[in-house]
Amino acid sequence: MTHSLPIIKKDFTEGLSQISRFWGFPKGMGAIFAVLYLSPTPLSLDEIVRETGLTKGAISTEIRALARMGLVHRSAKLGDRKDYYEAEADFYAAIRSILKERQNSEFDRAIRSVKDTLKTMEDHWVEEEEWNFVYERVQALQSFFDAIDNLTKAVVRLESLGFSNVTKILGVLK
Amino acid sequence: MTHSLPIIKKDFTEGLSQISRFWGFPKGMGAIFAVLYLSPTPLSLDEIVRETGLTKGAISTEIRALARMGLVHRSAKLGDRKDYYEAEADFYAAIRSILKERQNSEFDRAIRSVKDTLKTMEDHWVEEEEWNFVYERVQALQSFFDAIDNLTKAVVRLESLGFSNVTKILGVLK
DNA sequence: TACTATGTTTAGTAAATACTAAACATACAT
DNA sequence: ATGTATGTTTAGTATTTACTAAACATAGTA
Repeated sequence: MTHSLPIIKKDFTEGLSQISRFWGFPKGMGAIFAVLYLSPTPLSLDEIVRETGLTKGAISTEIRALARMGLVHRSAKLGDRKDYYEAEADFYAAIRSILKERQNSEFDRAIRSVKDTLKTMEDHWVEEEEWNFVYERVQALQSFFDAIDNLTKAVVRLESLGFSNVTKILGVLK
Repeated sequence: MTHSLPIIKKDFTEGLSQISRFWGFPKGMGAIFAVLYLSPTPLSLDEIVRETGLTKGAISTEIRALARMGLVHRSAKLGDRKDYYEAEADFYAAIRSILKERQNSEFDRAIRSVKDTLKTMEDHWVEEEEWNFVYERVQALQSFFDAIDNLTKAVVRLESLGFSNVTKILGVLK
């Protein structure tokens, strides 16, 4: 019975773990999402422990990260004080949510540092060949980041980054 | 003299190192790129050693990765058997190149595993409620990946993902 | 109140990754 | 050929990151 549901789930979970690692997230995070994603009903922490083999502690922290990104949602059952978790099944919504999350992150701080470099140079200008060169390069990087930033903001602003929008983009890029 | 060129370069380099780490690349990689990006002339391995403080070995391997992504280019000076390296200054070109690179990567293998799961289920179909549910979810993920894949392919196909294209996309997403 | 079921934090360990130092390979120069 | 300048590979180390086990906190229940 190499094609029973449990085995299929396990394979799928391993696949998502790898994808997770590829994007620089812990593989456990991918596994947790996979388990929730394939579950018809929300799962409790202990159920996730059982399915993934990770410990409560690890899951507790990973799941908070997932929730911050909008990839899973907490829910409660009446008369049950366990927390339950379910996966966000709309990936377009998830992407928007991840992008939104990143706005306030480490990344933005680093990007700001590029902008600061630019400002510093302008405030203490030296008329010299290499100075000029460096300035132009930093500026080019900065406007690239701006373009990216505008793109992500546009995506975040959309009510739904649905199929139709993706199609539109594909059309424009033709 | 807190605003001399060497200091500005150092700050910028540190900023790019962090950005590099944020995207899941070694911070040394960001540093190497930064140093090349701010240099008016191509640099030799030893010059990069001097500027970054990393060892030859590390730089040798990181720079190969950067070259594979199209973020730096090797060049040679006539009558000099050193290799010289310079940064790709067109980030749009770099993005395309990175995306192209990723096509053949670990990522694609993982994505393919999702497609395989789907195939397996179709080939050994079981008419049952949960089976159906799982199938639909896997399928949804798969078509999401497909959309992403089409987007990246479209971007890679463009001769130049220039300013105008980004503007176009922004227009469509309005 | 103490007891139980739950989630979180913490301190330590294991595993993965980035990096160093040094041996090695290659090609050119003499 | 031998020596020298270069880039690469390798084996080991350090750093970072993911994870575990267990203590802790909290809220509900008897």
